[in-house]
Amino acid sequence: MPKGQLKGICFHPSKETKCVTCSLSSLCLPISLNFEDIDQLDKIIKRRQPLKKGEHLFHQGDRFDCVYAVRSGSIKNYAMTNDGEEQITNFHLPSELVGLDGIDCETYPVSAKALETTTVCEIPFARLEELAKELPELRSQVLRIMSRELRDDKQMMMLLSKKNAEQRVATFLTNLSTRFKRRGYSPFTFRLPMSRNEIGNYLGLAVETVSRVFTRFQNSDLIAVNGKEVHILNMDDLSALAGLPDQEQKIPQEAKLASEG
Amino acid sequence: MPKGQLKGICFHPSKETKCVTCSLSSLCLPISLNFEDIDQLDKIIKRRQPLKKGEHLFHQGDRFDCVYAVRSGSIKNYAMTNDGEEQITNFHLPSELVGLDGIDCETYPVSAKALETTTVCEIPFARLEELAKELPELRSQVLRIMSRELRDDKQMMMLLSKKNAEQRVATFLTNLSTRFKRRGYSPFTFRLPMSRNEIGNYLGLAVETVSRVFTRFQNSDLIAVNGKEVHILNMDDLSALAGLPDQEQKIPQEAKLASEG
DNA sequence: TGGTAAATCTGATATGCATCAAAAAAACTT
DNA sequence: AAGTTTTTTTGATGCATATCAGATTTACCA
Repeated sequence: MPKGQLKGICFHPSKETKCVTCSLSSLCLPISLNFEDIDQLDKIIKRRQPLKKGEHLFHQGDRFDCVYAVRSGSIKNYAMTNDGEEQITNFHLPSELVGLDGIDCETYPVSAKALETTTVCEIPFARLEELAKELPELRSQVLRIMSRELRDDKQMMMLLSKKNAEQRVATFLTNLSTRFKRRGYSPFTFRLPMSRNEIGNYLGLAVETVSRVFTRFQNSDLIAVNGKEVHILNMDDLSALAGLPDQEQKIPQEAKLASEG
Repeated sequence: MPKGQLKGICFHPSKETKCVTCSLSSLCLPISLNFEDIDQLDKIIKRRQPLKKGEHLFHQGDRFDCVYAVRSGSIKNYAMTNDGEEQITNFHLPSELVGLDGIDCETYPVSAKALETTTVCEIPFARLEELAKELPELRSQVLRIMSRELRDDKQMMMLLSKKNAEQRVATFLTNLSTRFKRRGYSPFTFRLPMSRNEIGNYLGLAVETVSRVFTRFQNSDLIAVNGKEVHILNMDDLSALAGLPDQEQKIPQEAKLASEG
């Protein structure tokens, strides 16, 4: 539960939702801005009514004009493949920015849909660019966030290209765990905001495969699952599975040294 | 053959390699900068000795300090997976920027290696950020370039997640074709700078599969191949294969309309 | 120029996961 | 609370592509 927020009182958004008082500011755009600068940022940010589950933040093809920071809840990005199938390209948790891949387009290249009741901060991009003129820290922060997303995408490409089903699911779970932890939630016990179907779609696996891997992980006491509730019982083994392919258990430094020749 | 460049005369780099006279400037960082601004950009850019095939621009783990624009030749990005296997995450052609995914890191997250004799422009990132302070157009150009890379990455994720071997190779070839075309080369006849092995690695396929698909494409007169030389004989069909999965041939506008409900 | 190594291609076999089918459980609806 | 739909799970089967093995071509180097 996001601390410091009074739920249900949405009529004084300016009071409830300033960046300065936001518990997420240390993970979000305002990092390393001073109070005055945060205040300026605050002025261009609009707080929107919460999205209900299934509602869209924007559709693929909509005119690009804003990026969004997730405040609570979660968002999925997805595109339609040419044969009309949905392809999920990202899940966004609180403090994460949505819509950055539309910057050099007329229109958003993917859709963004709420996985549950979700609140976001709307940041008109033109005004963000203006403000960035004045605030070097804000400028670098935007670059850093995009750079990090690039890195995450490469990781995802490696997952899709080289990892098997178990490694994919293990990676997915440990990754979520890490992100929850940074946001102040338990890294061991959390609720998946997405369906098995969506997990499979994202990981390049059939639903049935995801389900089977969940079952296998439970049988080996790696995790305990109850619907969307996940408990990680053995983080070490799960992380090992996520990182290391097939055989080869940690051959410590040798590999690194050998490759230098 | 890059026009306007005198090969072999590398002793007057300042003369040969100003952004203003560079044939790639309309695709690279200088887009939409005026002459004066380009001149300022020029001052912070260092031209390096050409890299020979196999030489590194930087290694995964090296301290991040510069981004690079490919001037001629080509670069591959790759990371080592935890079991010591190489995973290629990108190929870069002239005018493309290398190293952007290191911005928020101490160190480069991937290695960059020349696929052939390659010249690059070295752009110290700190100085680029300083200059960006003064030049709003440069600022947006960096954002646009990163945003485009984000979009390309999502496309790649979709390829790895949903497309079969033929679609992957077709996508790869048409994508290369497009990029060569934009750079003034023939979109129908070009030389692959990378090996079959590297293509397979990048596309998440075994070498043998890449080879077989090449053969099949030749048998269906989609392409003609001679070693690394590729001729695209039937661009329409190749593009169709790249874009459209399995069955369903182009159901024109209906899909778009139907999905609006 | 010949000789060796590396890359590419082709065929045979194996396998991990998708697909199909259907039951079980959970989530909505009235 | 009962009925309906949706999601999740489990099992049986098939297929695309990996893997293994070997031939062939190309590249490299003394």
